[in-house]
Amino acid sequence: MENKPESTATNNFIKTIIREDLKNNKNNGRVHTRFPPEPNGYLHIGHAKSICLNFGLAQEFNGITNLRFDDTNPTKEEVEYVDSIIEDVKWLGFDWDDRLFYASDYFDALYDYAVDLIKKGLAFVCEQTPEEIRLCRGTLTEPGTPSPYRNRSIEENLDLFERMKNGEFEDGSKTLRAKIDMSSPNINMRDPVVYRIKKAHHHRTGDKWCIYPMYDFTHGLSDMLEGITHSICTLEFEDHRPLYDWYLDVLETPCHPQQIEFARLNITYTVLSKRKLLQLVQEGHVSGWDDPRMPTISGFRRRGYTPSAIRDFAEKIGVTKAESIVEFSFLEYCIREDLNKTAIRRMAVINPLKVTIENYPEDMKDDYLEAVNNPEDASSGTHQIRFSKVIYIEKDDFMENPPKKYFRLYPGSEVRLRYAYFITCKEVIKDENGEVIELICTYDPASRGGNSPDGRKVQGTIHWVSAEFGKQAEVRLYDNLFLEEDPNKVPDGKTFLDNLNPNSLKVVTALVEPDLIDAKPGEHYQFERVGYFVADYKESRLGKPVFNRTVGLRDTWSKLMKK
RNA sequence: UGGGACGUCGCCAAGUGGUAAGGCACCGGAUUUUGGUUCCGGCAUUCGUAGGUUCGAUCCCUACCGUCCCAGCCA
Repeated sequence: MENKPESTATNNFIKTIIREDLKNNKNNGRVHTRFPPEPNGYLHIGHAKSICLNFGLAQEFNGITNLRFDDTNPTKEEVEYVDSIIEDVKWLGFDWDDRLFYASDYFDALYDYAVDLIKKGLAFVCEQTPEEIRLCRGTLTEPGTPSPYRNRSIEENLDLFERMKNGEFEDGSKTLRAKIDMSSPNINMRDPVVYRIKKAHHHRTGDKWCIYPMYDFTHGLSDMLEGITHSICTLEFEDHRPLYDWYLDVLETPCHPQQIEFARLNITYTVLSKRKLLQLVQEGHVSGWDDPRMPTISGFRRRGYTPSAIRDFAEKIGVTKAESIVEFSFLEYCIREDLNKTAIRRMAVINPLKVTIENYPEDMKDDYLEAVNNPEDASSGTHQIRFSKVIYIEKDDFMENPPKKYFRLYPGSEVRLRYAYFITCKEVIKDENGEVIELICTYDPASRGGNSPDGRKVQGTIHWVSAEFGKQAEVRLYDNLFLEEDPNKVPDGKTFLDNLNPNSLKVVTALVEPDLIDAKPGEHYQFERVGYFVADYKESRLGKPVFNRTVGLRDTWSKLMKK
């Protein structure tokens, strides 16, 4: 057995359980997990935590993981979601080999198990209406009352259940219910529904079935059928574990997977409920499930997050049973850490201010300067940037009346243009509204490349793009979708939608280095001193790029200014 | 007020009877042609509260407080 260094292998309570199981040779030393999404929406970052957990655990303990769609409710599930889920899990970097399953694969087996339940006298066909069932279930403090159909004969139940399957009854008119304990303090044990009638078209089984099994019945048996050893789910299923166990126990199945619950992920400034995400999509508050502001895996992908950053995040936040809210900035830290090492650097001016260098020769040609592609990665090489008499700099990099410690350009100050020359601000030109529209500067030809032979120092280095050779590109500046740390915390009469950030997307035309015009969709860049950007997978085209801001660079200066 | 769970630094999180890891954030300082990166240093006498057991408790016991989940023919 390998000893992983403590630094990379963090511990958690599930690993402790698995190690103990392995020590006792439980399951003959096998570790077999599964990721069981319901295809009723796109996967989000909370699912990513679960995916990394399930696949990661198997990897660490020499096991395997199945991908299984929990598709027992045909009225909510669609193939579009199946396809997106497969794509997203793959993109995250996980592989299930040939073990792609669907709970619907087991409908025949499940039906047989239900018949067994009836034969054992442990299930009955109930004819109560949904309302009657609810009324008879009791409350949190009062026991329920048994269904009047509870004591039908096994023969009658068998007959009725078969006729349910054959489509003889209307939706909602009958159910198959387990016969457990109507006075259990655990409401899940009060004769739960096992099968319901739904004359609905299923995305895989078509019209073969008009009865569909419920989650509790399906899940444990599916786990068992696949030989799952550790069935990991979220905390809200803790109350269901007795029922999970009950089905497997009374049906005397050949194996009995262990359900283990962990706390689901919460992140500040975002919602992670499929219902709410669906609402954002359907009501058009975002452009779709993969809108770069969405906390979906496909949204993060378009935003420019990488699989490794998301996996790293999942590892770093850990796994516990304590509910917690992770700061969104923690995720940002993870993507910056990744992109810092890998992203190619380029200069781009997001908010341009014209600068004319008055002493730069009109007829200067081919003034190529060398710039490194990534200071963190020598193997990425260098590229050439062409200088010109008129350039653009960032508006933020000039102030007419600067505060103390402002290192950038102001009247009379000298700064370095990255990889180019020292320039000094000589004159400020304003429009009729007093807005600064142009700067007249001089440059020091001796400082070519960014250093002056006389050893003169400048405090600031700013980025620039040539007016003559730079290109225009659409840049989408994204910000949090919600203004509140907890978007769900709202006054009476308001909803989480009232916390939507009206400025979560700002589209600008930026000036970028010429080679960026042919950025390939999905390519990551650091726009120096600005942030990390990705050429949009969906809408960026060669020759007409669209860049999405993944995350800004850490900005100590603006933080200082806010104080 | 039935049942199930959880409470360790601003945020995440190890530790589970021998006297509080780590990461993020934050605060200093160094390096820097990105006010980026990197580096170095600081950052819980205290583990929801109160009792008890013990030579010794975050870890065991009791009570209390707080938070979350459960009354879908959803998952």
